[in-house]
Amino acid sequence: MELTERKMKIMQAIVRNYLETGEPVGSRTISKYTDLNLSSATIRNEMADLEEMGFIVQPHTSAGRIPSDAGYRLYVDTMMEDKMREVEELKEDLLEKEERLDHLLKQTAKLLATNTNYATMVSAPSIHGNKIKLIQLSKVNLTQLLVVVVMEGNVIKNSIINATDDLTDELILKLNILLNTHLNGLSLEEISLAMITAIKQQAGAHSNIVSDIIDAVAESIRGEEDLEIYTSGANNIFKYPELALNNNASELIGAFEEKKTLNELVVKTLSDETSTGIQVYIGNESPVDTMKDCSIVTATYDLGEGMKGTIGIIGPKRMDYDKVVDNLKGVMHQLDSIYKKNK
Amino acid sequence: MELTERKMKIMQAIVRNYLETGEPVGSRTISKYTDLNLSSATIRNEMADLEEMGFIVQPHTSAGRIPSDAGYRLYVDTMMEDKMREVEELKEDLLEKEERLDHLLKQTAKLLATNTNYATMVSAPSIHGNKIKLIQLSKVNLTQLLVVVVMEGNVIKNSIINATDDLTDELILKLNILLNTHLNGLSLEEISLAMITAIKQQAGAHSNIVSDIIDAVAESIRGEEDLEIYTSGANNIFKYPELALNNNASELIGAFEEKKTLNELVVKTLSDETSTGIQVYIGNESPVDTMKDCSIVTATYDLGEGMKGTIGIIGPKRMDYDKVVDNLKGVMHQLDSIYKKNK
DNA sequence: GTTAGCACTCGAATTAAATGAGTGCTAACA
DNA sequence: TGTTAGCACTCATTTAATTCGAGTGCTAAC
Repeated sequence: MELTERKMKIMQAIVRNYLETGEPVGSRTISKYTDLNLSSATIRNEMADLEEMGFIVQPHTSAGRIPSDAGYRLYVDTMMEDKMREVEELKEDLLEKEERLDHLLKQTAKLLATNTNYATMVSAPSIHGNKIKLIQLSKVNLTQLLVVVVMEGNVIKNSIINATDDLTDELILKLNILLNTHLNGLSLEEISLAMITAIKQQAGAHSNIVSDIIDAVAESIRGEEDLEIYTSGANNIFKYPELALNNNASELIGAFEEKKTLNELVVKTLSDETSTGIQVYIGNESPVDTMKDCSIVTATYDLGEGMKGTIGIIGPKRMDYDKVVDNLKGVMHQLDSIYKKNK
Repeated sequence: MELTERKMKIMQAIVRNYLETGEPVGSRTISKYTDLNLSSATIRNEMADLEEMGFIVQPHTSAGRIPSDAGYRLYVDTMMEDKMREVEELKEDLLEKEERLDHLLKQTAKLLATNTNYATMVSAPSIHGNKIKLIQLSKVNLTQLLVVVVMEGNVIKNSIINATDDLTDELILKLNILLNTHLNGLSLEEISLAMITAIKQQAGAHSNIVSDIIDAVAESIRGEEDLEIYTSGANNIFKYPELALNNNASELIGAFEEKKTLNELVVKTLSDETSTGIQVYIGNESPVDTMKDCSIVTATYDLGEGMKGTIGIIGPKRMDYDKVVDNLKGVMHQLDSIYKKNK
């Protein structure tokens, strides 16, 4: 069966209406809602067709229609409009703020949540493949050594290690120079075992502490790799009965708190990038099981220097895709410009 | 009216039973549940008395009784038993882990949540009044300076500042010495304006960057002062209908995500300490409005050196107080021993 | 002081009936 | 051939009426 122009219009009207109300939409409503000037009877015929094609379903025999997953997909792929609404506003809100990346991302999550009324998450950029800019050792006291690692993009990690030997100032100076000459400009993956042995050799009697330090460096780089994720508006899901009831609320909230699920989401998202950087997962398309009843819209941001992260918006399937996409675009744009400014 | 021994026993039985089932408890149940060997009729008379005294209430005329806030209070104050149950287990679970404080606290929250089935929060120790142990400046590049501050208790803070002047190695060395000689061993509150002026004077031409650095130090110390709070098990509240229904779930979850409310809770808790370090807030006693329908049990831990923080467990009024208090004691004990080990 | 017995209360669960939004189909119309 | 009015039918939801039973308070007897 062919998807005529008219069918498209009706379909669009159904989706739009359902997004607004959350109620199954009937033929009479559409008959008035559109400018097609068709009677409800005609609409009914068309709707029967659309149902046969799999774009809409009836929750039960004598109810109106609601979009199926395929229906939402159709809408998202071919019927959404770029309105670029909120974007200007957004700009004002966020732009001036924070040079600290973590604060900025936290703010981003919050802003998106209040703006869209959905749950949001922002993953800190993975620094996978990111290079070491500076290693700085300092003596805290006779046996404790502070190790600070600065990475490209000014991501700072630190840890404290306990030394077995006594720490002299000369030793620390020597180690500082040793480590920096060897490791600066390298990413974690580029540090080979051979390199480490070489460094140890040069450290001579202090090879012990060198391995400890390198371990600490590796650990602090890899450390937060997994679950540095900021969330906001998790309780927005209570605004949508279809998510809040059936006690999947508990699961969802759990996912948001645990962050393990979210991390999974980030990983899967980063792996299937699109040209626009924006992906839409509807219902069963969801990369994670917990969110099979939701829709997820994600955007991948790229601050350069390998610093890529994911912004995600999680809501009911009847989410306002237009608005969400607009907002994401706006935020992406801003992150871009902030980044460029800092550069 | 006098609170006889028998009334106490009956009261205890009522509370215990209600904690378990969450259903109003009737006279017949008590008649069997206790070893008092009294008929339901007698119990009924006693219950009428207890109701008159305000310790129990009837949700409606022909229902069993449930404890009032005052009833819970009576129970907590005079009828709870120290069983020291889970504590051994706990020890195994937590002890070996993490020397990093933030990880440790996060784990603590998680452990308590899974152990008790309530929502938990752990505030990072306020480092109010905590002393600077070490300030370390390092050159990141020609115009960027890394400032690392290590506080007593090995709390590490860092930030990056942009310098207006070019940074030479000598300058940094000089500033390092200058700042450390002046500021080491001081808390934020002890740094006076006079001191800052003095330092600036000695820095001569570079007084600009000195203020920037001191600002950064102050900022990084104060920075997280507010809301470094770890939570876990927020979704446990779904296990208790009295919290999950009436849509206060949304509010509660919001509080847990926002952390602002939790922070308020921490502040208020720290201010009214008890001898045991453990406080119990029942229903309306709650320091924060959002949790008027909950009970909150908090413990204040003290790692010495001014590092005090709060552990809180939030659940329904019919929470298992005994178990919660036991768990808290266990955890406190462990934090203590871990701390002593590190010292 | 304790207990058996009984009438009474009232929320919760069950059943029955009424409502109404929406459909599919048919037949008439342009 | 496409559109539409009309009508019978379906079925979730709402409302009302009933039943059920756990639990109480009170009285009278032990």
